[in-house]
Amino acid sequence: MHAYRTHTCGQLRKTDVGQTVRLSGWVNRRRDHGGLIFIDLRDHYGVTQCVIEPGDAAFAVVDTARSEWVLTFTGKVVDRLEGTANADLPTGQVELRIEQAEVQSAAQELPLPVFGDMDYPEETRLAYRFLDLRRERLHKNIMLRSGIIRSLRNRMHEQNFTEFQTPILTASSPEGARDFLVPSRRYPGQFYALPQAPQQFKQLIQVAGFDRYFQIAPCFRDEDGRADRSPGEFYQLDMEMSFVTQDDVFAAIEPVLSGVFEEFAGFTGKTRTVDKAPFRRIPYAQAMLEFGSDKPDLRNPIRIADVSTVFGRADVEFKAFKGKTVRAIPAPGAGAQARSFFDKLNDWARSEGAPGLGYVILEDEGGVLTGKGPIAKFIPAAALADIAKSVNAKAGDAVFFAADKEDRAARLAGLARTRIGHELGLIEPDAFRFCWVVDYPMYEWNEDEKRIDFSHNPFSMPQTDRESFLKFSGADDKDALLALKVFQYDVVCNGYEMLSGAIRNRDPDVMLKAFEIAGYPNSETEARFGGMLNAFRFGAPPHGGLAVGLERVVMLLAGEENIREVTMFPLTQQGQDLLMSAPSDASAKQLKELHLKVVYPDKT
RNA sequence: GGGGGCGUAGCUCAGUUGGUUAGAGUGUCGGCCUGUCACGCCGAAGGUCGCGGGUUCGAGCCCCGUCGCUCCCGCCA
Repeated sequence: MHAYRTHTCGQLRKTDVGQTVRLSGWVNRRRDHGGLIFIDLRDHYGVTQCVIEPGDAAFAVVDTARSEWVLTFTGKVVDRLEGTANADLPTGQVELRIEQAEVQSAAQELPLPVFGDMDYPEETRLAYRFLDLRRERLHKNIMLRSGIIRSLRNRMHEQNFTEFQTPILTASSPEGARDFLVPSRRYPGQFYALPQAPQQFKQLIQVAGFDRYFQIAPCFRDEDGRADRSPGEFYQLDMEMSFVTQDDVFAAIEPVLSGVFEEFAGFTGKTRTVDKAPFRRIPYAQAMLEFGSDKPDLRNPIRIADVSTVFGRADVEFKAFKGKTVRAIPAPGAGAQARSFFDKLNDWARSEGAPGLGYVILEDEGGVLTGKGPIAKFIPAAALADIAKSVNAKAGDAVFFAADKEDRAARLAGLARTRIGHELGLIEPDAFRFCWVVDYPMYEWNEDEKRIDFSHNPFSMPQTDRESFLKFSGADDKDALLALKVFQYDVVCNGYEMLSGAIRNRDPDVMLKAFEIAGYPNSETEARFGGMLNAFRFGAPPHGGLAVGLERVVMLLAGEENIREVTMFPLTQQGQDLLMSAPSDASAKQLKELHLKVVYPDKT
């Protein structure tokens, strides 16, 4: 007989009755009846009830066992007594009569109970992550993550993509985040950078003629965390392909994404619907107008409309909105809400730094639409009708207003849309709604520094021909440049950015020009991205690709709202590993080898 | 870097207007219990109220500072 087990703890069934078997696992739960003891033994595969009576040889050993001890039991599989079967347990028809028991490892009193599904403080969970990972929910999430990765790989292979590894020790890459640096021992004062993404490498792979590349790629960015964004490191499904248009890239990834979502949609036990390919496409400008965000949550039925012209009219005398961009957010059925509903939203808007959130409640008075609320008296009937029409509102609804400079009004309207949608219970449940956001602007105006900046990835292809692009002059063509769009695209699911990509700019002259417009002299562009620029001078195929945020996919499918719940060993929000104690001091010897001296910040 | 929330027994939490000896559940330890599956019953031990300072006759509670975790803003195309 095997030293530790003949079966797993999730395996035994009625057909095994009569066999002598051996199981190993952790004590999930111990129930001591004095006369007999039940031990629920748990391993990766499941739980099996084991039982022993005082006269039995191994009783003394089993009697000492406590939660989370690791034990090996040998004994006979028996049918459960009439009426004592457990229908909730796959192994619940049988139990193990313990004949021999061996303690493999005892456990101290637990800082974090494994049994049960209570919430525990993040600090405890991370410091004892090995215990937290034993718990059912996290254990399942991590297995889901592995299954998703396997599925993504298979689906990419099915479409003739090939997986390649790219370097971890490399040079600073073109993404805009802060780099993690690794000091060089052999080159004093010089540093490697960990890749923010394999961006340049995957483009070089295309130039090298490998065509359809993908990788489950680790990425490193020294930026602060959020609930949906781990600090420091994360994984992407990174892909790139040659001789493709934007439509080709879309067609390649849509079945992968919808396929993997469909495959795992049942994970939470609920039936969740998944949008089929092709996904809806929304131009960036439309997204900012109707959703107030470039991450539209399509489960929310509310659509924002611009009503600036209505408030600009002479017959509308509400001075606070004059000369501003005014966005209207309909709140279907909100007329029935108590005053506190409106006050709470107004307080919330103030906490977001807005002066407030104006609103009117629409009512029907003898077939005529009238407005109620603090600012209703400033809006004559004709204007009210126009506003109601623009957001498809009717009597019984309310309409909120966000008024500010255009970008701020759009943002506030977007946040209000999300909040109102949730408060009114309008969010479609149990659905994954996908869309492409396309036609991003190439540049944006940096008001602080009074100059033109790249708005997203500087390596995307502008949506104009080479000749007209090369003719642009930064200062004189400001308006034209800010209106210029690029072949850059995101997929958004339920308000989360799932992936981001672009058709790449592979023309060295256009690239130098693009950087020049953003204020980088050619010498600097050559110095920073010379490797890739140079490659483009030796026969570069048209190419494009994208990268899917792996943790976001797992998070959505797991039904979790925090990325730590789908990460095996996450850092705290402050970027520390409480289990391994990272970061930590380097020894004097290490620093000397690396030619480094630490200068601590002044304490004031 | 900034703003909000939290920090009380091993763990999860309660703790009134600032007032006597800081409580409960769970776990641990001891006793009882032969059919439980969150087993049950009885008892015991277990506290730097995150840390430091202050106000007060008196602070878990109020004030100041600080540390940790977290959510958000900045940042992350």
